[in-house]
Amino acid sequence: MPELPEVETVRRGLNTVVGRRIVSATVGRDRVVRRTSAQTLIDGVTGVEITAVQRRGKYLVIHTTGDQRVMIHLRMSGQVLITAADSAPPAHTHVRMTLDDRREIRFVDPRTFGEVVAYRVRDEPEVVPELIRLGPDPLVDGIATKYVVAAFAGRRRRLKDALLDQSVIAGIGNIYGDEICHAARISPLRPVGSVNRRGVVRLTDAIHRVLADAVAAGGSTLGDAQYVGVDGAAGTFQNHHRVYGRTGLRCRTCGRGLIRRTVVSQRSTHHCPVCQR
DNA sequence: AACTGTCCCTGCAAGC
DNA sequence: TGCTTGCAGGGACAGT
Repeated sequence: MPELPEVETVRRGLNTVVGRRIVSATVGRDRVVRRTSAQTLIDGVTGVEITAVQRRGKYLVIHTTGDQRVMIHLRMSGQVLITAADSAPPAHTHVRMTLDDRREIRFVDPRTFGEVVAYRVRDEPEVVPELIRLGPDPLVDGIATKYVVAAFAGRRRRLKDALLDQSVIAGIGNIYGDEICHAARISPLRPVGSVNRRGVVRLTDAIHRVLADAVAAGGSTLGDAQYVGVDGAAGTFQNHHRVYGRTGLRCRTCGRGLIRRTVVSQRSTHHCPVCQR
């Protein structure tokens, strides 16, 4: 499931299209452009040059020489692929943007939870209001201990909930939320207000370390959702998961606890009851 | 502030 | 074996 490391891997892959011109675009399924329209996307990108690809949390934003930007969110099963323009598109290819070098950017998404939205820069607050509400990005901005201490003070919500809140920290999803809690040796079920300063220091360290390691590994590719980079390559960080998807197995860190699965905010949550408190 | 519920959709697993 | 049904899965957001 694409979270910060997977989206960052895609962003880096998209660097090879910076400087290229989009010569044509097609939309096969209107659902993925639900906020605007297929025609808005086509008109917005046809003929423009890609000048930069940014990432904020799990959001990708393509900047162009035109007055439009393109926001892409992969949600659960979205993929962005760069292929030869004349290769056969896989099933569930919903958007194709053909470049001036015979390559093509494709948005593929079996479940169509993901979306691709073109919008004028000045319309950003109306069309993609979530972007403004995002908290700091661990890779781009870094997460300061002081900020987290303030965000947690006096709050009762569970740590896992807070980590999944994109307005607190941008980019953490279910997998990395669990892995970060484990690396910080704090239970995801702990109320955030009960985490002391030393715990917050471990947590901010864990956020940076886990996400950086996952980016270095090209993200996590799980069985069903089939996350891959723009070249179709799978990530390898799933091989280093210490708790996610390891229900009932022995903790790889302490060697004593059995990984427990609970549900927090209707999300499966994994932790070691022995080394996470 | 802190929750719960809903929606989006497909593929797979379980059940008949 | 082949069909039908149920539901997991992540994130945003509306509602309480």
